[in-house]
Amino acid sequence: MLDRGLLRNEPDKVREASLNKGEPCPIDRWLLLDEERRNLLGSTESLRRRRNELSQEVSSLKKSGAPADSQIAESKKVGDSIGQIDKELSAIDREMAKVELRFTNIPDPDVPVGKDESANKIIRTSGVKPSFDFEPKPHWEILGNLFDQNASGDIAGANFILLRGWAARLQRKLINWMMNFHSEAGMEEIWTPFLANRESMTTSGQIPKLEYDMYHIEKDDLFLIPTGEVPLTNIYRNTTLNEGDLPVKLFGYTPCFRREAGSYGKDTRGLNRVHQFEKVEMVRFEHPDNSDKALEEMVIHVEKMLSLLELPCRISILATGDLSFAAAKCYDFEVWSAGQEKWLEVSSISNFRDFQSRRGMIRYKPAGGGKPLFVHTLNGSGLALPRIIAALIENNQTEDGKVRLPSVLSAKTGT
RNA sequence: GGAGAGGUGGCCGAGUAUGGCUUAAGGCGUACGCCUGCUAAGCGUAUGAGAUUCACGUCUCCGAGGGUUCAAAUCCCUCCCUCUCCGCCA
Repeated sequence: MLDRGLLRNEPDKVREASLNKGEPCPIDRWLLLDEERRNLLGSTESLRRRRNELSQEVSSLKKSGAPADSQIAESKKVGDSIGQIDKELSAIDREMAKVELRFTNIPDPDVPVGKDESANKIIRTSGVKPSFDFEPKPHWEILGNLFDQNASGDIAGANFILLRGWAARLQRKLINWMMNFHSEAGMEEIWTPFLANRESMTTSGQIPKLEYDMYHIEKDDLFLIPTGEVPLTNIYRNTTLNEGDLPVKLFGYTPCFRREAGSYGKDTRGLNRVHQFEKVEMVRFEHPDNSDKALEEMVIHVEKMLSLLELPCRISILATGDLSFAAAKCYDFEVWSAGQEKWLEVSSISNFRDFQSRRGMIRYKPAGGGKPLFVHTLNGSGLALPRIIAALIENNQTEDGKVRLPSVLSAKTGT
């Protein structure tokens, strides 16, 4: 959600942001509603004031036994007018709230402008792509039966993962390693619900835009979380923190559920694109002055993880057209996958500034006193499992179909 | 799923039977001041949020939403959440 002052005073900035991100921009409608609303508010407030005065008069007249008929009659008339105006006002309020959820966040000034991912800028590439004296295989061939698509298909359907034996254990080991890594960096470990309600989804920004990309349990109006960002961010919904509490750094493991409707076809082989995947997610609540620095810190942190996993990686800053609805700035991490010979996205790290906190009323009380202010929220994957597994397996394969894992995983050779 | 008890400002908590004298008492906490060898105590003052306005101010908010009334924290309806017990179940 954007600040009403911004919408009111700098509509061109909002238009430009929407244009660059390729999002609709109902600013003209909003401006109209806003003006109408303020007019009606003025009328209803002075009427209410009058009614309050009359109530006082009625009260004291009755106590002294005097008649209050004329006051009561006027108050009734005033009340009717209030009722009428309030009806209009609440219709406007409802529409404004709906319209406001449709404004995308404003990209940071240093975000490259461009209509899609082709305008993303690679910041740096690290690690060395492995070379082979044989033809490297894609992970689904190396894994063979350990990646049992017949079983997952029977259990749930296409594009679900079922791992067996060594592969299943590798996933568990990786989750463990990632969580220990964050823990040692001083973040608080969180275990969350994997379903979330409509308010939570609205706060983190999945609703309204992505509502139909999520699994929805109609009976209870609950959604399967598409990312751990949702429960972690909503921990402090409708909460006022103290300035001294900031920054709050959290992480948690969650499965992530995505319908991926309409995405069948390219890039869906193997572990690349699935309906349920595992992820360890980091979320930070930051003082507004510190969120830029925090974003860079998170980038370094994730880069460290990938280098320990010995995975060649490429970091890009996303162009406006590729930036998600709620984000102001985002870095993507891709790892090299030798068998498929392509880069796979394994982490995005974003600064949302006050976009989410405004939706969810996540604030902090300034130490020097004064009104509560909105925190900045950031989040980043650390990391998404299936593609990490794919890259690990492909990059470390041997000619006889085995896998030699990097030392941090201290694993025996597989398959 | 059934029965019961609750939800009031940062926290605790009064007010709900009998609607108006509560534009929510009191306490704790917090901040500042006084006092004081120091600290504590004591005394004093201040201290919720949102909307709107250039401002003074005004309006709104007692879980959420509706209703009754001249007037609702208080009466009525619907829903949500928490706690206790029962049932079912990993």
